[in-house]
Amino acid sequence: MSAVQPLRRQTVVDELAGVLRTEILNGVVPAGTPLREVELAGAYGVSRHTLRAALRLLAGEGIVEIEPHRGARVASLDRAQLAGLFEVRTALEVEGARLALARNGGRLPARVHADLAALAAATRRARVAWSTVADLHARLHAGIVAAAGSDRLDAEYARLAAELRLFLLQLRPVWTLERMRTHHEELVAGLEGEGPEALRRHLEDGAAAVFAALD
Amino acid sequence: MSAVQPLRRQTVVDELAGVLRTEILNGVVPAGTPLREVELAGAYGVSRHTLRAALRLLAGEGIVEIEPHRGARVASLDRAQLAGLFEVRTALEVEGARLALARNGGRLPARVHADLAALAAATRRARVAWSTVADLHARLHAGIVAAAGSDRLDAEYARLAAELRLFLLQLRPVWTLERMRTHHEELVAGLEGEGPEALRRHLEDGAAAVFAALD
DNA sequence: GAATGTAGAATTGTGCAACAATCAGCGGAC
DNA sequence: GTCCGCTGATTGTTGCACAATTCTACATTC
Repeated sequence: MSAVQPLRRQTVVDELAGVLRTEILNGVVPAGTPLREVELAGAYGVSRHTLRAALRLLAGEGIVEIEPHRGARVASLDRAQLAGLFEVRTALEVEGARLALARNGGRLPARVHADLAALAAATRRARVAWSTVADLHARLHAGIVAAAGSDRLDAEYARLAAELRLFLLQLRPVWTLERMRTHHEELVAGLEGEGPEALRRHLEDGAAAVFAALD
Repeated sequence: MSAVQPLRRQTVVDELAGVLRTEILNGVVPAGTPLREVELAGAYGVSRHTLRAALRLLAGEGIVEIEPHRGARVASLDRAQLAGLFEVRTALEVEGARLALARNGGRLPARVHADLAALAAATRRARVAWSTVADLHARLHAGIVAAAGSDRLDAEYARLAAELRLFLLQLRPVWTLERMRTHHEELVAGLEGEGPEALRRHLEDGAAAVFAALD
């Protein structure tokens, strides 16, 4: 028998958490929105206990905040928290890139180049939804980390990326399409040319742009 | 008024999770032990829901594993998972050290030196419990990360450190006291002399020693 | 009028009991 | 020996109840 699927059953709590996560990460429920238990439990037709379990799950992922007796709300980050998030992201992504390059003889796998091409192509289209570009962008970065071949690193990075996405939802795009394209073409070239430090520079640029947009 | 305490109330779930966490991380409940709901709920005098919430919390921290309809058990890592854990740890800790050095003019703060001195002193004592050395060791590494001054980085690192500790509980010490001392004296000197790459080497040595002990 | 205090509503935290869904072990049929 | 179904144990989910806490609006005091 060939490699079977992980085959993990979906419990109601997981399913519910999945739906809520999707809504939150797509901006349907804006950051800071209070999540009332009876209201949501009724809306989704589940018991309050089940809903609470789902909220706790999402709180563990960082996209929901729970305060005792004050309820849950969609997480929102202040500037300092965002800075911390960027620091951890940099740590994971730079190390991921380092491992990826070390394990592939200084090159990045085909998937990363394909992702870059897809992103570049999108930025050249006359009319393209920003969300499409954002998704391709996120995919490129995740692909670089994935190239390290570490499931655990992937999982941690995905968690952070979700949190980051939640925050960036509130923000207007900070880069033009052209700048998005050139920056990432330089990134991939820089990674294969000079190594993982190119990624650090890239991320620092991005962070600076985001913080500048906050003022 | 000066900076007030965070003042966070303890809910029963948090309290319970704290007790369970302590027991697990101290090896009172060995890795792999099944955690039955009715049994534990009865033992701690809480409702099954409360216990389940606590278990979910610990599952989010990675020290408990939950499989649908099969229950919770104290987490246990196989070799591959341990390798992944080390990769993420290296990512966070090296980046933490990098930030710490960059933000302190290439030096490490007094606390780190004090932690090193405490660890060195312990390793010179005639009779010392290994757990004492292990705690001082963990404190030194956490202190290096903390020197970066990033709460978020600290939190993520603490989470990983707990998981790692859970695993290492099953292992006999891989280093002699003397090697523990010299390795960490070299580490601190190396960090201030050549920079964060010294930490990467240090961690790679440690990982190699752990994996060697597994065979 | 602003600060303070207070009653009631709204919301969350926890418990109890029940039942459905699933799993684990065991003995019988072939 | 392997497969099958049975049965008890365990988890998943629900509903209701009530305590604890927070929130809101209003009244009181200075």
